[in-house]
Amino acid sequence: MELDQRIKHLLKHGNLRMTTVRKLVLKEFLEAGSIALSSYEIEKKFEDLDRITLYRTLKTFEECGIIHQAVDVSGRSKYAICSADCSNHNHEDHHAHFYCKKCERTVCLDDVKIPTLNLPTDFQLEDSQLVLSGVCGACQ
Amino acid sequence: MELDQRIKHLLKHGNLRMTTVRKLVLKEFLEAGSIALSSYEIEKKFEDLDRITLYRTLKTFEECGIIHQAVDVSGRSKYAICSADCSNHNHEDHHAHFYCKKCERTVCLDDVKIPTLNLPTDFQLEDSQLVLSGVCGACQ
DNA sequence: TTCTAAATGCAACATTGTTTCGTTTAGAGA
DNA sequence: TCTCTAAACGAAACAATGTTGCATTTAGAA
Repeated sequence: MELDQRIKHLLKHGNLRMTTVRKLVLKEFLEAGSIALSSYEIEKKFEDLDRITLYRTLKTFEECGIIHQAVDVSGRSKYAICSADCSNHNHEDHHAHFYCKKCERTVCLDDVKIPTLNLPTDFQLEDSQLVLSGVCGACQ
Repeated sequence: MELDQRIKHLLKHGNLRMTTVRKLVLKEFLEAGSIALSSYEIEKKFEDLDRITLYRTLKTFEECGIIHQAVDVSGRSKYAICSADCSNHNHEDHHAHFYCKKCERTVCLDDVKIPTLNLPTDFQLEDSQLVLSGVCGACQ
């Protein structure tokens, strides 16, 4: 599907209005693919993009199952486009993320699923995040 | 071993001076055991403990292998006392952490080791962090 | 006891994110 | 196509978390 079509489809599916900012931001995520983006990275790409609006856009996208958050070792949060299985308030992308200490990029390892582990019985598990870090292929 | 003895031993082992702040903070971690503490939690426990000094103390302890950082889903970082195997700049506690969404506590799951996973060959793995979240036993 | 490098405490700053509120705009309905 | 309203936006102010620079204090070696 063409980019503009995918953008339209995703926003419609999430019951979101087609605003300039949303189209702009969503395009970035679609183009980034499995690379997770921080708010700052998106912000500096578009000079006249309001910081606050951007934060709200990210939050909205996350709630609609369009993007998912990847906990970053550095503390700042990054986001990447979801797989098709995600929907409103129901993220299905239980894959690991890799953080490269050199280029500071976070990528989704879509094929590395988080294994199920035996927890002590009194813990009720809801989510799990696995962050691997080291040096990525491009930086070696 | 008694608490004061352990504090002395740990600081000596890390080549750190026995200062008031360090003894105070280390005592907190030893008493907390597998429960990870945030900077804020420690800060509010001691009214006249300087925020900046505390941050520096935490950093120093981490570098010396006395405490380790547990990436928190909420973004703020928490720390917990290391197992005996850790040493300067060489943390050996590759266990998962559990974050309770109700009480907002993070605990070390010392028995839940992070499994080794097959990464694409061009990734050079150095660290891994596994954060499980849900509701802990005490909150159910 | 003296002395110095290490540790502390304060001020100022940086980053990341939220809240409030007035203004603009998407898009549903006439 | 035009009107209208709820949704989205933009600006200011604030909050949480953490860092840097620098002058002062202190642990502990000599």
